[in-house]
Amino acid sequence: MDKNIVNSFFITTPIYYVNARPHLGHAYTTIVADCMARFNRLMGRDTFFLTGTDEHGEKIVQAAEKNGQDPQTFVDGVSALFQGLLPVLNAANDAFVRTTDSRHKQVVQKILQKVYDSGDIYFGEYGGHYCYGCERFYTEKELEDGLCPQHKTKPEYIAEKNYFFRMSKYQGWLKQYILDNPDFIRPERYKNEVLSLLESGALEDLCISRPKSRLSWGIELPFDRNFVCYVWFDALLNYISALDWPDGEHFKKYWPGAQHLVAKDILKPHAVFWPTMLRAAGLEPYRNLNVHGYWLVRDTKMSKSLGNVVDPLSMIDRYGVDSFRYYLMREMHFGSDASFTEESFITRLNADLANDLGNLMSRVLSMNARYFGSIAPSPKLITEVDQELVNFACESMARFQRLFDGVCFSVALESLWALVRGLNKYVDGAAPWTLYKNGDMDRLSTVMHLLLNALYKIAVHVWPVMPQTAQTMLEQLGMGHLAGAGPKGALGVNLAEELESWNNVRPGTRVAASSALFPRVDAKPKEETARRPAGADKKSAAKVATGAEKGAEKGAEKGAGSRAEKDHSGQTEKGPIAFADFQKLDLRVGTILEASRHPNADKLLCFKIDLGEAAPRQILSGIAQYFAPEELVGRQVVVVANLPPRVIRGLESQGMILTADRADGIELLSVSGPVGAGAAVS
RNA sequence: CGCGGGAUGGAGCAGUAUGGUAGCUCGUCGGGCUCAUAACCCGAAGGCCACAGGUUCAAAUCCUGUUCCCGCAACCA
Repeated sequence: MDKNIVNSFFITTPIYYVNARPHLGHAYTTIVADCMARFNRLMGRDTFFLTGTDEHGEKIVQAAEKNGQDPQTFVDGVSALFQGLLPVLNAANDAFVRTTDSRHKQVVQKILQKVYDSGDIYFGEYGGHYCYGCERFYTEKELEDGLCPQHKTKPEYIAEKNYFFRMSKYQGWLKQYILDNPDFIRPERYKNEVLSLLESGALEDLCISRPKSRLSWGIELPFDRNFVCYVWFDALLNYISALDWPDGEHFKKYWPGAQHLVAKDILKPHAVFWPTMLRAAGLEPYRNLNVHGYWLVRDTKMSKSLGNVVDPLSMIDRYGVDSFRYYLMREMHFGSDASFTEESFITRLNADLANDLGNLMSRVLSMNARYFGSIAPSPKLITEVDQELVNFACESMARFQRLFDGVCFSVALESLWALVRGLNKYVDGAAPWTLYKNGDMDRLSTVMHLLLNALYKIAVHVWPVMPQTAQTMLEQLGMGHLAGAGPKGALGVNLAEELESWNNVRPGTRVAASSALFPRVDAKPKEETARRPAGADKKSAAKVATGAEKGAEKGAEKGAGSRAEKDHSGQTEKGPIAFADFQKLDLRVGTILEASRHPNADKLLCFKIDLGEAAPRQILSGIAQYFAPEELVGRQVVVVANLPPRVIRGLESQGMILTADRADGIELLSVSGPVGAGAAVS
């Protein structure tokens, strides 16, 4: 199959795991996918845009229980939230797949059976040597003299039989395939990461089942009713089940042009598991895996403490969905991380959208109204300056198209905006107001004709990112008939052909007399300025910034929640408890006698604390990044004294030091005056 | 020596697969214009492209080493 003749385009988002509500990360992935889908439609490619929800697994069962619902009801509810986000983002998907769809289940079972029949799924033992201290399994190799390398204790052998996919078998093939297809995984840094992953460690086989006794909310294995499918063989297959594999028309038409879009946290499943699964099932690999980074959002705690919660998604209500889409596409260099701030959002909105584009549209339409009664004039003599403008426009558009195709959205938009600025410059150079004053109507016609047509070019190119704006522009340019005239609601335009013609807004066309696409936003977000201490010197200001970023890491929003990943939203809701429960806590004040770094862990400090007992207690605490051990000696802290001892990284901890969170760090809980060691807290 | 990413004018980022005058936006300063959303246009200041070696006629770009940041993984009782 010659890839160059493929003229279909199939773009997917990951299916979002329904244990969390939609956030910025989901929104970004969805918007990028939508922009790509729209762009490809305009390029004349037969396009299919798929998104959906991932609905099986243990966490779902738990979450449903907590809500007092059965899993299916729970899942229906959250999935609806994700579906509801699509119109808000103005995402025009062609299908929405759910892993609880019966069609999906059938496909999963069919593929499982197929791979099983071909011998690439086998029944084996899962886990093995389980160390309770580490809460993990060890392989024979990792054990030292049969003991846990951390705790030097004998781990318990836990046998759980499970089914495995013979993934290791395809390691060599995959590596070669990636080398032979340099843009298979892009941007390049992620390709390198996958390659090094394949080179460094031997690829292990993939456990693909869970016994029903432990997990019932999943798809049954067709060859063993006692097991359900675990995570990836279920989730990844949505990409083909939604296309009606194996015989569906959609599958035949779109699979050859398949492109996946994911956040970097699920690189491995998509770059390694998925291609090998496809290979094992006898299917062609997808065409490209496009990997993006995270949006770093300032810690929400920080905003809350200022009484001003800033939810990125609320920007849509505040500033409009098109600005939001533009900001995300323009601000993040695809593949890298970027930070989301209202401040930079407003800067972009004002500079690029209001000042450059909106104002350009406004001044051109307004002049044309004044000079030609809002009728598009006809071109007369094309001068050298005019020709230069046209050439520049064509270069910019061609560059935009090439870059957008290559997933470099921000640079692509930058290129288009070079044209926008070029047009503003052209206006100044041509000075239509002077021409008008001098009665040079021929020249004036030519200039205005070029401007109107250039605006048309901008409008159609901007459509993938800002559909509403593009439509408004086209309507104002008298070209409203193009909106929705293309396949599946796209513009009736072929972008590739736009590079050749230059007479779309025909002389005689009635255009609008004025335009206000993007009103300027003057208000600076208050909390941005309030946050910086006024008299802070450089050093401490830098620290504040670092602290803010630290917090931001926690708030980093991934595009693609996956079941395999840990649930970081550990905020359990705390209902009322009985007073008796509170009384069970043995809280005491202790004096820190010694403090040192844990020899074998980055985040842990090791303390000797006097609780008024015969011997001081050894207590570990994960606060090494906030405090130097020396500065803590002698301090009095509040300790939970009746927790069971626990070994962490090889050292036993006999209690817990209490701390309070702050935006840029933490503080130790202490007492307002000295008390005796071991004083009870009540 | 766990894996990986990064260091480019005040801020945020391109540029690094194919070495050849250091580019963009914001910000600052000066000027211009008046059609426009106090917008637009022009000009200026501001960079030994983290550091040190090496290859080369030529290095932000290639090679080696170093420092500092940041993710992920392991621990946060």
